[in-house]
Amino acid sequence: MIRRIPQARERGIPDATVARLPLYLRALNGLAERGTATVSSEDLALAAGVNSAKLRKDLSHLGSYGTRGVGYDVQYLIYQISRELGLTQDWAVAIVGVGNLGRALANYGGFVSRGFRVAGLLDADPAVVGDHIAGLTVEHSDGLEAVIRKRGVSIVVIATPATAAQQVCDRVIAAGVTSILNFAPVVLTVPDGVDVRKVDLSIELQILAFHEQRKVTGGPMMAEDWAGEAG
Amino acid sequence: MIRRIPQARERGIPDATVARLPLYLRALNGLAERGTATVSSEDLALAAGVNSAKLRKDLSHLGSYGTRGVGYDVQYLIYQISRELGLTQDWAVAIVGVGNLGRALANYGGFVSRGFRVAGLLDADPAVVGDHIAGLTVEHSDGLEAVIRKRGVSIVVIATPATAAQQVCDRVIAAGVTSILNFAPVVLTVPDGVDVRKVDLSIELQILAFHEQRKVTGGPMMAEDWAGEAG
DNA sequence: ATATGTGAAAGAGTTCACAGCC
DNA sequence: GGCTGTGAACTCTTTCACATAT
Repeated sequence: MIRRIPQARERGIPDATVARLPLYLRALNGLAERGTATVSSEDLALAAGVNSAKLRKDLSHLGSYGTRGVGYDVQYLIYQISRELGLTQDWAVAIVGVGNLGRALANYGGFVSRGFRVAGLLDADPAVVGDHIAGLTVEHSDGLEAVIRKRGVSIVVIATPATAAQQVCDRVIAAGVTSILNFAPVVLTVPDGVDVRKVDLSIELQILAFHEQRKVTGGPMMAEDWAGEAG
Repeated sequence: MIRRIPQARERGIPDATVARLPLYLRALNGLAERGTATVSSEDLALAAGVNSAKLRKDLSHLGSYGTRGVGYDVQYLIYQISRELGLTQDWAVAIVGVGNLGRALANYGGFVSRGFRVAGLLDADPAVVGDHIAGLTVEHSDGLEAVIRKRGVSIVVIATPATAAQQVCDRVIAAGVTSILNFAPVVLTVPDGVDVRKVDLSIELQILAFHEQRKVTGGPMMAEDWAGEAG
């Protein structure tokens, strides 16, 4: 029988840790702006909204960047996390779909700063093409592949209607893109090796509604209890 | 001594399952629109982008709603999941901060449909107050508490600049709101019993950058690590 | 004295594989 | 035969608690 060896991923940083590194980075930048030179895991954890044991474990995956009895050097840790996340280089991002959401994204400060550069805004609607947004001119999505190749776009943000998302996805993958941030409420089908992250506004609301309901009623009936207990 | 209770797991639907229920609901609605009456866990899982074992385990937490040898009745399962998520009632949502993002959210179809109703748009900027967006008039955020009380708002979406977010948060909590969806890039401090979910656009990009960097510079050993969808 | 880094334990979440029912 | 529902195994994540370093 073929057994899959757990295979310690050589420089493998756990996904859960990677997802929190941007949080730490933001907290550290806040501290740096206020002139803080050194921070303890306790204080940094507080600023990032996690507990200190988790923070220390997370950072330990990057290396031993702290000093026992002292804490972490803020600037040094900012550099190390930035490097690990790949933010010391500039990533060209294209936003496809310039509706309300696409405009919001193009103007979103967090996109422009910190290693990301909006290198293209594309839309299929001729009424939108030519608009000037965040210092860029909206181009027709016919030129999607050309924009990706010429401007070295490596991350594409899909902010189109759901119906167009898969088609856009297929095209950008064919053009060589392997990292996609999808805002369209649809499950994208992609080949192995392509990374898709999804942001789904309505899903977040629905999760909140679930918890809100529990608070109000103490749970959606006990109707399910007899249904489930029979087995 | 303080005992840490692992979150209101009361009738025991795991968080990970709750987070996927909206996904299943969307897939089921798609099937229903195409007139499908019955679906197997295999097919539904495919449509939702998960594997079938996970889907069955998730659904088993709600009850025994399938039929062995047959599958799940689409309409019945839609109803059960909707009920579990609390979408059979109408939730009044207020959006605070009507910049680019707030406008996008107000116009976002997924917000208006499926049990959610935008009951108020508020902003502190007099230049924005009075604007008509998605059938609503933007009101001054001075009236935040009044809007929440009079219109029965139970979920607040914060789409303000980072600097205003905590203040808005404090005010809505004081007004009785216990469910908050935060788009501002800041960690909100809230008392126990208040539920905050965060959507952070730049964090998603940074996670993508991490994986993109690994593809470019990393060795061949990680090929399997990227496969599939994250989140 | 103080705070990191980390094995070990505990807890969540996922996948397997098959019993049970249609 | 076909498909669900689920205990068991496995993997991933979090937390604990303390040895270790300054």
